[in-house]
Amino acid sequence: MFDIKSIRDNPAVFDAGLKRRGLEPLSAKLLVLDEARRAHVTKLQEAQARRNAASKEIGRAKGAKDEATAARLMAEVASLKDFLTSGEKTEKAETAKLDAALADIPNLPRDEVPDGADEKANVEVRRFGDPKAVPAAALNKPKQHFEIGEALDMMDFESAAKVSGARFVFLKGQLARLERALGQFMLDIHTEEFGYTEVNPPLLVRDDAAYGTGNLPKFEADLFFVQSFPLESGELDQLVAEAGFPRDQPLKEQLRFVMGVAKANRRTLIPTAEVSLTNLVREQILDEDALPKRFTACTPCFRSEAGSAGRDTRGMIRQHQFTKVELVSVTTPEKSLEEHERMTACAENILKRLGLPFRTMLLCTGDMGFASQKTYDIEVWLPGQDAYREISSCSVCGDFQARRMGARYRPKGSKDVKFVHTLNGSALAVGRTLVAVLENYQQADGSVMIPEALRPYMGNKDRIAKAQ
RNA sequence: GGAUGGGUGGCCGAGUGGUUUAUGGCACCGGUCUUGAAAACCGGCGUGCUCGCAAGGGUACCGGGGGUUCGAAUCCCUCCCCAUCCGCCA
Repeated sequence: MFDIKSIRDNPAVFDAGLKRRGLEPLSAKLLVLDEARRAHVTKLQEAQARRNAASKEIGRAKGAKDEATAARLMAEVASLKDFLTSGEKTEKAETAKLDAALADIPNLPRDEVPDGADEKANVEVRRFGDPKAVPAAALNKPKQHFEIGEALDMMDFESAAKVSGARFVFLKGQLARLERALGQFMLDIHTEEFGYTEVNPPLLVRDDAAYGTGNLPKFEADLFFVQSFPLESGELDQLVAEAGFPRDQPLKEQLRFVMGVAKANRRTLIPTAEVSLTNLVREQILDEDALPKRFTACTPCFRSEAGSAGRDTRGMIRQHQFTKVELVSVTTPEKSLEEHERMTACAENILKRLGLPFRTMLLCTGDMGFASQKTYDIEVWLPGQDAYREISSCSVCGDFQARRMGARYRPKGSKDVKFVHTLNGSALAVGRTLVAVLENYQQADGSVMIPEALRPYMGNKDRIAKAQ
C-alpha cells in the first residue's frame, strides 16, 4: 500500500517505478482522486467547524437562559445539516475509492533490482554444490521424483485424485516420515542456530489478515476459503425478499450473489505461513528494542493454482496443499536489507547441510511478487528434470505490508511512530525439498540414500527402500 | 447452540447528553536537584486527515456502520470482535 502523499510529492518517481514493473503510469489518475477528496474534505471541515462553534454557543446561551439566541443559533446549524450529512458520506466514498485504487498497486522495486519482463532476466548471484557430484549423477538417466516415489509405493497420486482431486498426493511410510523429518530438521536449525521463534499459527485467517500481506483483494482467485454457511432455513427466503436473490439470472450471477453473502463469514486458508506470522504485529506500535522479531513456522499451505493449468501437472512440484517452513522478520527500515541477506543465508544453509546443489537468483522486476521490493529465489538442482527449480523465495517488503496492517514502531528517543519493515522467506518448501532429496540421492536399485544430516530424524536409517 | 459481561490513547483504567480541550496511573521525553544515577519535584506526551513556507490552526476518531439531537464516548438500531459460564465436542 502506498502513501498517497509520497505519490503527490513525487509522481514521476512513482510512475517510473511502475514502468519498471511493466505497468502504465497511474499517478495522474490517483492524483485526480486525491485532489477531489482533499477539496471536499476542506469544505466539509469548515462546515463542521461552524457547527461545532455554534453548538458550543448554544450550550452557553442555554446556561444563561438566553432562549432567543439559542433558537437563532439552532436554526443556523439546522441549515448546515444537509451538507454535513451528505458531505460525510461523500468523504467516506471518496476515501474508499482512493484506498481501493491504492490497494491494487504492487510494491515498487528497489534500485538494485534488474529490469526484465520474466524469469529469463533474473540474475544469478551465487551457486553452491556440483550437480555432477550428487549420487544421481552416477546414473544413466536419473528418474523424476514421482517415478521414484511411485516405484517405492510411497507416493500415491491416484488415490489422492479420487479423494481430493488433481494436485494432491498421499505420502506413505518412509516418505511420509521424510516429510515430517524435513520440517523438524529445518525448524530445529532456525530456532536453535538462527534465533527464530517457533510459532504454531492459525491456518485460517480473516480477510483483514490476508489483506495485510497483500493476498487480498487482488489475488482472491489464488486462495481457498472455508466457512460455516451463515444462513439458516428460512433466512434464504428472507434474503430473496429483501436483497433480491437473482433467481432468474444465470447460475453464475446467482453464485456471485451467494458468494457475496458468504464472504462475510468466510476464512481464508493461508497460502503461506507468511500471512499468519506477519500479521502477528498488525495494529501494534512496538518499541524499537523489541526489533527485530523473527518467527518461523512449519505449516500446510493452500493454493488454488488458478491460472497455472497445465504447468507442473505431474508430481509434487505444484500442489493445492503443501508443507512449508516459513521465516518472517520484522525490522526497522535501517536494518531490513541486511536482514534480507541474513534470511536468505538461513534458507541456503538448509540446502548446504542436505548437500543439495543450488543457485541463488536475484529476481528481475517482472518476476517479483506483489508485495516485494526485492526478492531472492533459491533454485535447487533436480537431476530428474535436469534443471534448477525454485525451492525458496525470500523477499523484503519495506513498509508495504506494514501500512496495510498498521504495524508500527517507536524509534528510540523519538515521539513519532514509523512503519516497520517486513520480510518473509521459505526455508524451505518442504514438499519440494523432499522432491530434491529423492532425485539427488536416488540409487540405481530404486532406493534413496538419506542425507547424513537427516538421519537422526529418520530413525538413524541411511536409506529408503521398498518394503519387502 | 444458549446465557451473561465487555470493546476508551503504547499499556492499565475513569467517564450515562453540553458550558474545558476525553479523568487518573504506568511507560516514555525534557528539565530541576545530584559527582553520576535513583528517588522526589516541574513540564511535556494519542492517531489519522486537512489548511499553512513556517509557527500554528481546523477536523475526525472512544470496535465497525447507521440513527436520534442544535450538540453523542455517553441514548437507539445493527453488525463485528473478545471474555466467562452452560451444552456439545477432538
